[in-house]
Amino acid sequence: MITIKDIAEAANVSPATVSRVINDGPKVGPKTREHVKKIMQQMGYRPNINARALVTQKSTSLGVVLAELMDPFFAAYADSIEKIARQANTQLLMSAGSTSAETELKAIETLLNHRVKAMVVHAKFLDDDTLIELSKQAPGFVLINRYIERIKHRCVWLDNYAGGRIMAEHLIKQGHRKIAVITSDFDIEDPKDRLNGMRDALSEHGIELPESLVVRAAPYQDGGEIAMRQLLASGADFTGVLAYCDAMALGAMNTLYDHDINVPNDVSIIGFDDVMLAQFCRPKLTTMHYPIEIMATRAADLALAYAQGQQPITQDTFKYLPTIANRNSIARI
Amino acid sequence: MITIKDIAEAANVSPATVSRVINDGPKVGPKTREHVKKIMQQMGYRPNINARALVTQKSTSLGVVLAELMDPFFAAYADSIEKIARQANTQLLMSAGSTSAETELKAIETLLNHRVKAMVVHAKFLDDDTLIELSKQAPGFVLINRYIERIKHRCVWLDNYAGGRIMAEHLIKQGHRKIAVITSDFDIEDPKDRLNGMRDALSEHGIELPESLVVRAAPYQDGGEIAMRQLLASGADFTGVLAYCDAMALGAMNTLYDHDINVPNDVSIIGFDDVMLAQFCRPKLTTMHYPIEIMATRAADLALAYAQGQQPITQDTFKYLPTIANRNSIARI
DNA sequence: TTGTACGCGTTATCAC
DNA sequence: GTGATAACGCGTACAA
Repeated sequence: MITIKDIAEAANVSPATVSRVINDGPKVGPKTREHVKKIMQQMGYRPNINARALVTQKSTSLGVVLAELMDPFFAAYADSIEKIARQANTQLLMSAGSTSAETELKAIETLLNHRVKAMVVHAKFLDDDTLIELSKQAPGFVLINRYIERIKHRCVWLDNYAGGRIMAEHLIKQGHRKIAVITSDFDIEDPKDRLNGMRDALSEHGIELPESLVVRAAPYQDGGEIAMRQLLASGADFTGVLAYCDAMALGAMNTLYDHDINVPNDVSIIGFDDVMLAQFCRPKLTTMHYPIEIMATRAADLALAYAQGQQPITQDTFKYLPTIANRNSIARI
Repeated sequence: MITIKDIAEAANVSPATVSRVINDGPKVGPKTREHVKKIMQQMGYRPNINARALVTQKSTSLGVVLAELMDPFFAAYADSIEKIARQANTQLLMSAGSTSAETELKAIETLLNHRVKAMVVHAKFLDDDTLIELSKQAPGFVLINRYIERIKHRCVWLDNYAGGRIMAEHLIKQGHRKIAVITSDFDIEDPKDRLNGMRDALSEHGIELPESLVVRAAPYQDGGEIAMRQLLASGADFTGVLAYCDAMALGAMNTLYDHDINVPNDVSIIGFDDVMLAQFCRPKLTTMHYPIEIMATRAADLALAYAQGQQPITQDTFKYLPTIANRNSIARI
């Protein structure tokens, strides 16, 4: 690989001058500038970003931590961040596969070792204290989909409790009173918060939610299938289903279809996330729209701003609310 | 940020010794080793990967170039590469947004500037010569979904011509003889190759494909909708449709649905790619399964191997064939 | 306007 | 076993 020194020799100038040319430095004669540029062109010079990062103590990469690139939710998340990164002329350094506290930690640490100043982190398993500690090590450390009071200026999050309330109220408003819940069995806060929101909304309308009507499974399509099978097998009586996420809702719909139970006429169902599939399945899935693109964009902007020395924004809280995407999986009764 | 020097001072040893400890170097006393380790722990030392890369002339990142993270096809591609990267303990350095020769070039150059030794590149707009030139600058440069004879040991690709043949033959075998084609209007090779394959298969069965039955549009869902609308408006007579990709097929199906034309009873349609949606739309889409996961995995493995000095593999060609995913969008007539 | 010299954090080659 | 010390490629004060 050809370096600044090689250029300097070939151009009969000092490395310093070459460096100035590269960085459009202030004081360098027009003809030397042209000359050096030509030589760089000829020799195919490429700046070494690592060396540059080392001396400038800056990074041109934006770190991203996420669980699974295939998941359409994370795809939307990553895509939004990438768009911001591109605008800011920074590269994406991705650490995927954060599916446990251990792997999450490793993902973040790798990014830190790369000395990225800005990073957007999706971490669900690490505890608050660890994350707070980690957040101190990069000025532009921003958490997405998580709220920690002590570093709230670094948290872009969705109000899951409110989301749970909203979806439950929506179903109730359509006349449903026999309502089952299909939720995630992951030991993280999101399902708990949403479930609490659902519970509160139901109870405010005088509707009970016995444990027999709450089924837990993995938050994927097959989990939804299993959960619905379990629900049907239990002989439970319900006309509406609140699903933890679209994937589970879709799985549940499959099972219902297999049992010749019509959606929405026999059973109504509402999902959460609003992934692309929700618009393509039949019937189209009514679901909670998760504004992940907006949130991810905000998070990336924030990370970049903080990395550049922007003061912590505390007056404002980066809380978002899901909204109802009204489609065809709920019937009025 | 705390450095190897700080540790050395605090531990009363030389930086060299600390370095040995970090890298599990050979000659260092057991108690010094423990001592240094403890201090590193205490002070929260983090190796600076940039500095390390600079001196070792190695990179711990795997470069990835792709067009669009949201696209489920690329999501599958990126996901597969990420899995390999994780196994190999390397980070993903992503350059998305390659939608023109210019942006493709920029994406690759950025990766090169980062001195990544291994990279998997999806580039459709850059010309052969440029890519060949670029490929020389990274030992582990691998192209995916593209075949260039002169660097075929770096090409993991799909035989689009054969794919076009196979899908056309499949439709013919189901009794169709009035066949329309909805293809992409992008000026890249894939649509041309597939169309050639279709044409040849059709002509071998004595079926003509007049230009009036070939409609071009953007290879997305709305492009498919537009194309089908155009086809219907033209009054063309056809019972089967060969679509360039699933997205277009889905769009076409939407238009057909709007016109009360039943799929597959009135019109049969076959897609290409086998994205996740193909299994969820109604009717489920019969399509060409693109083994992108396998191919991406192969490409990433190859990139890593070449980067580590593996000799070019030339006896073998990394050509893959799509297979038919038989579902419900084709009727026998 | 240009050149010299140092330092960024690390590894590696020598000596000791 | 351990410690100086020279790179790696680059930016930048400071001199000239």
